Amino acid sequence: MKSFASVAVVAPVNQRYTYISSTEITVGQIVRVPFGRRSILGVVWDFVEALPSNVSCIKSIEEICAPYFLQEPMRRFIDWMAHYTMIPLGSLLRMCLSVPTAFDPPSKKRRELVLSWPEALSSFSLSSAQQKSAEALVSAIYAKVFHPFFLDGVTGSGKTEVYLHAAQEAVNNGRQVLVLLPEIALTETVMTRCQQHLGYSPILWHSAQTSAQKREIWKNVALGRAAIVVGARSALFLPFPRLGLIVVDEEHDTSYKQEEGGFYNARDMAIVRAKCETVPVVLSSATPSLETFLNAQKGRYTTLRLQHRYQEAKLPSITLIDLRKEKKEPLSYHSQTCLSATLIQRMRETLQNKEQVLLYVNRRGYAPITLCRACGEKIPCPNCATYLVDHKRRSILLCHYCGYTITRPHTCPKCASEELISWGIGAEHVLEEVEQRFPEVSAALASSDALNSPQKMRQFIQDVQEDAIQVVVGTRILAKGHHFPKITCVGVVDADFAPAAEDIRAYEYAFQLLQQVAGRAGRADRPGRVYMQTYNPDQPIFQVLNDRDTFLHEEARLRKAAKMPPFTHLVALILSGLNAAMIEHVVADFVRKAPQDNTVDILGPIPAPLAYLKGRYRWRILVRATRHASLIAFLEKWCSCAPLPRTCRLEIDVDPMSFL
DNA sequence: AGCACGCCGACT
DNA sequence: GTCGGCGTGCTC
Repeated sequence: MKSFASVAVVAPVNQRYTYISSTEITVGQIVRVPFGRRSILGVVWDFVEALPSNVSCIKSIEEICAPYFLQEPMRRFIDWMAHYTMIPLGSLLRMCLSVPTAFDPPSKKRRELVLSWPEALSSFSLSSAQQKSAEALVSAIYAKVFHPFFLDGVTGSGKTEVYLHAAQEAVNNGRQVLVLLPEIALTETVMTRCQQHLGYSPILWHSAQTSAQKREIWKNVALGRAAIVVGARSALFLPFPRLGLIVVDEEHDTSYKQEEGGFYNARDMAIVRAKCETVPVVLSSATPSLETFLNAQKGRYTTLRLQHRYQEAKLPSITLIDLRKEKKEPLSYHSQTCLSATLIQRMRETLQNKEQVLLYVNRRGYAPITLCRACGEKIPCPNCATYLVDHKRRSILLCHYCGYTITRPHTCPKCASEELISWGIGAEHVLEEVEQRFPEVSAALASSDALNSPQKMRQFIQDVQEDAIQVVVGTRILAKGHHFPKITCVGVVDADFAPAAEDIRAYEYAFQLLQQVAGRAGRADRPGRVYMQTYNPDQPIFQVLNDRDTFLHEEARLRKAAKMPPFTHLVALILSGLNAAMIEHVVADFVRKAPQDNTVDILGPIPAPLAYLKGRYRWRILVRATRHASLIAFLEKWCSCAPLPRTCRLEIDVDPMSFL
């Protein structure tokens, strides 16, 4: 009996297409197939005995891209993820085969990378707590079982060494290791330590690499020649044939949530992948997400605890500076300042001791708003319902949502007055104040726009370590991972960024951030001090900054009472269109056609907090249920019984984290 | 995604 | 008259 190949194709469709093959092929084979008028990549998913009834013509597989396969665990993972996230199968497949040139015939001009599997990786010594944790991982690696671990330890307690030790065992046992990091900026540290401890340079995978680099790495991964891959979330879609361990470092980090071209959380999907591959997975964090914390509490994840800071370093002390009592120190008549007298004094003492200072600021740029004092105009983004952010050093105003840029004006675009002022405080402003108050020290900015390449990051880290920089003014990018042993004084310029009421995780994020920033101070033998400037020192969050578990238990209680995740499941629907009136009407009609189901709540529709973004008018609907599966079934039914016009875009955000 | 088809507005 | 805008539909 003749059988047909059921092929998943790289096109945004949620179905497979049936082809015939003239030569012998196997399931999992990567192939090129005719699709409409063109030729695209696909993967043989299955063989079927009969053609689907509605298929009139059948085409033949054009080419087999030997020797590349997506193995069965990977295909199961993709199927599962497509269903869970409601991302079309073909869109997911595109993420897995994002290296189209890898399947072209090799050309002589193209340089090929052929990695060889490392000889036995060198071992290194661990503390007894590290040893115990590493052994638990190693035995799960040898047992080849799915086993989630929560690696719990403060910054500097040596979590990286624990998972590198496990990675070493996996590699020596012939198995590949995937280490996921929330952003490229962190790869530097992990690379260095892997080199230092194991004498091995892991393979890097991230969006900043060239397509030629990616192509060569992809092939080496697929052929089982790459041993340890360190990468950003997209590395989750690499076709490892012999995976032995997955690590998700800084698991709480919101950068794991992909929110463009399909919504998914790489941390959650890493757990699913580990399950499909039947390998252990390690979630590492000092400030776990509530989800991970509760999973560990319930025993679904095994907790590996590293109690003490490596080399007996002490945890920093945290002092609140009450800005109601202590006004910020005026610098000159009429200028907005950021630093209180106490913080300035502590900075001075630290610098006199030849130690370093970190000032944490929550905002990039110089000022979030440019205001005209003559007419009251705040310069807006023409494409989004936001204001342009003043980036004084680059002489531009920039929209942080769509990238819209204008040169920094000297007169008001509305009334032409010259009375423009920068309103509010960003990192550049704090840097400027530091430079004025401490002209004798070298201060530097560490923000995602200032350190936008691994080279700049490396240079910056080196400058701080060699004392070429004494004061660092940093944004979020600095709140994680880096070792700066001489930073002993950390100032949080504005610790009042917590209560954004519309975000259910606002407190969790604020807590994590304050903890992570505090974790920068006082490593090695130097005690650290953290100063947080606040107008609300009575905020409960400040009372539990030294007691993470109490904070998380309280947060869990509040979430449960509010019927919010992780006690329920949410899906956000974002409907957008170019025409405001049209989209409002379409949304109303769509909600009216929602199927009846009393296990599901529909919250909204409401105009999105960013009601106008990148030229589109946006509405939000939240759908909530106690079971994820019933939510997906409900949504599939809804979308099929209430078709939307193509001019209206529907984005489905399963397990939303941002509510904008 | 791409690519074609089809139906309306403003041009050589 | 037709060139080209984009809304719609389809790809085994």
